[in-house]
Amino acid sequence: MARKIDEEKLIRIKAATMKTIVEKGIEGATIAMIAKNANVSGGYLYRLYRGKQALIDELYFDKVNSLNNELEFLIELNPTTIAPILKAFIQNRIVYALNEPVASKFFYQLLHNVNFKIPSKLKKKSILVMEQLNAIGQKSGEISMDIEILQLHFHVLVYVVDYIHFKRTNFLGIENTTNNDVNYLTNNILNILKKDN
Amino acid sequence: MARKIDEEKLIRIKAATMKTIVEKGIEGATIAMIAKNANVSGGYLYRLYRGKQALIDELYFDKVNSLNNELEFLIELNPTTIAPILKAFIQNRIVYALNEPVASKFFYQLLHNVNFKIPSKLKKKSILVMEQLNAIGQKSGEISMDIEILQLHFHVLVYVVDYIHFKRTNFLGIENTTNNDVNYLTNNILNILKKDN
DNA sequence: AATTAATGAATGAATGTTTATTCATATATT
DNA sequence: AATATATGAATAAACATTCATTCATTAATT
Repeated sequence: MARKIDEEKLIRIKAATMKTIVEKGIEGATIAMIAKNANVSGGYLYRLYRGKQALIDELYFDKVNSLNNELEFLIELNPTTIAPILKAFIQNRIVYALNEPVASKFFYQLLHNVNFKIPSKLKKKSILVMEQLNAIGQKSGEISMDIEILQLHFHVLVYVVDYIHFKRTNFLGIENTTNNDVNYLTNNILNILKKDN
Repeated sequence: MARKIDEEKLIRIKAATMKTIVEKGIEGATIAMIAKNANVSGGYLYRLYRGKQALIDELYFDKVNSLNNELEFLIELNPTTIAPILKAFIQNRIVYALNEPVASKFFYQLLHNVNFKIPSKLKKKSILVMEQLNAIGQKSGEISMDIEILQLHFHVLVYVVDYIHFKRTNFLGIENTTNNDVNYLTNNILNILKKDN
């Protein structure tokens, strides 16, 4: 038999990919840099991934997927209102941003990059989750009848991620999100969804 | 004397740069592609700009600058409330997105790219404008006392630009912004700024 | 138990492509 | 004729990807 795969290496490669992209941007991150940061030979990356794009894709899709699953989990607790779902989800995003700054900055960058479109399977899942959320909110009266899935999706996901990112890579200097922001964001979104327009 | 510079060429280069970046991303856009789209020789770009980064930088900074000037102009009309300023600004963003889809998509991409940080001179101007807006809103009671410049800036600029972009590059297919969105966005922002938290 | 064969992990130099940038040259204008 | 515009082939650096090779581990054989 041959020697075993060093699982540590895969972990190092994933971490190095995110770190390098956060520091240099998707443009600026090269395979050589990533390999060096991972303390792994350049060629070895191609044993685990088909190429640079596939490597980054997988990390991004995994994160999108886990966000969907997280929302689905919160919904399956069968709450009668969306407020606790929103609050828990936003809380988790803020904790994630504080505990995993590299991973969350990496996700932010990809969310806004035209070269990394998520596959339709993930899109469908995401729409499904938003429809479930909408159903709860419609019943409880928290979501106005004329709110569209698009608006729900935008505010729950993009608005939250962007605000957290914007706050920490601030004009005026670094300012981290705090737990105050959980209520701030939750209330803002609930307000927006409630409004008759 | 020598022949005159063909002003048309500069215009074509600017348009081609934005078009190429919108289609291929900042990563994927090469000088060769830009030159080809502009119907100009590759080398000629270097007569007008120091390089690729400088070319993109200038287009981006010009846009940031014009947004600042636009807000300043609206403020200098001396309104007693921020509502008309916000409404006009958002209206203009939507009209711009409809009339200049390429330019507005280009701006969106750069707004979220870590490799294109705006220079501090432009930052200062932007903060100044937001402070003026805040002063009006504080006096009129439209902006809660505990709102920070950061929050104002985020919602007036990033939130609006992102929502418009998100709506048109929609999950469910292309869906353009309409004039309904002017009121929708204006009300959302006014609500967020008003809220005591 | 000692030795050898077999296998897949891991390397990193080599490869070929792509890229931004330069420059010798041609062209147009006055 | 003089001079600046404009070209696009040439250049060199950077890059992703490949591949021949080495290395570690285990199974089989004695």
